[in-house]
Amino acid sequence: MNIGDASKQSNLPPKTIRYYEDIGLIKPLRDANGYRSFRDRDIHKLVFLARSRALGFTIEDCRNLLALWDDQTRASADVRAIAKDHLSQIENKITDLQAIHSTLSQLVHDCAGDHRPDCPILKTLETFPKTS
Amino acid sequence: MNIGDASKQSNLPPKTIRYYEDIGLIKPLRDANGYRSFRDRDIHKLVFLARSRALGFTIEDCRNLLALWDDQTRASADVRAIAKDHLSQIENKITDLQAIHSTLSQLVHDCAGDHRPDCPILKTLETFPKTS
DNA sequence: CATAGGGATTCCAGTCACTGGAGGGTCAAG
DNA sequence: CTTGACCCTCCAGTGACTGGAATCCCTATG
Repeated sequence: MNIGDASKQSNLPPKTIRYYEDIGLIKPLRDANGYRSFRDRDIHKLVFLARSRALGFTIEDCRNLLALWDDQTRASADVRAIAKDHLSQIENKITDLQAIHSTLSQLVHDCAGDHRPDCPILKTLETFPKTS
Repeated sequence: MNIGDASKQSNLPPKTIRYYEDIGLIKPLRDANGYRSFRDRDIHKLVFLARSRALGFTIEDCRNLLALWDDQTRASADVRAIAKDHLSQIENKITDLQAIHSTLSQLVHDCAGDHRPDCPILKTLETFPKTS
């Protein structure tokens, strides 16, 4: 299977697939003409990567998850640890964003948003207290 | 005021301050010895930048906000538009993260996390339906 | 006066995860 | 035989810094 079809199967752009080969996540074979030749296993890995990335795992997370996936004797606890760690990062990010959201929506609410120059948003940006 | 003090006042690392000068956000004077010399106005801008970045505005947003801040005749509506746009981006990001969070926490919940190789997380990463 | 330290300067390279583009080779259809 | 779709590699750019090297400046101490 050529890269175009692999792209369709995995829903990843060809550029990204080449990049994943570059950094050693996949190792497709090569045809005589130099074209990459993707086996089922490669496609499977690409799908796996697309899913994992869509869930926000970093490339290094993906590398570890793929290694565990390849290892039939892995303990599910190892996978779970990576996922839990990622989960708590997501929770932190959501908390941060919610704090930002509440500050900013208050500002937007307070701002008349008319033609006059008076603007509480800018005023606050000058004096907003330190975020720890 | 030298860059070290400006760094303390604004809570931004010196590297970042130099970077902000590079990309034209601030224009500190120079002393005879070549050291940057920060006036109150520069410090004020740095504080403004630190606040805005902490609220997740991009550098380009900050550039626009600073220009409005400099412009005493600006309309508050212009500032409000930038802030509202940013706000809706934040809302989207929170929604995305919450969806990811719910998927992933279900997976973590389903996973025994023991020494056995059976792992629903990896299984799902192979087959998780497309994210639109 | 030599020197040691702390701080300042510039410039180059690296981060993360791609993405765009140039310049060229390959293949199947008409 | 040409067209157009596909494939290849390599280089550079993104955003917002960050790290490090090599060098310079200032102050204080022996």
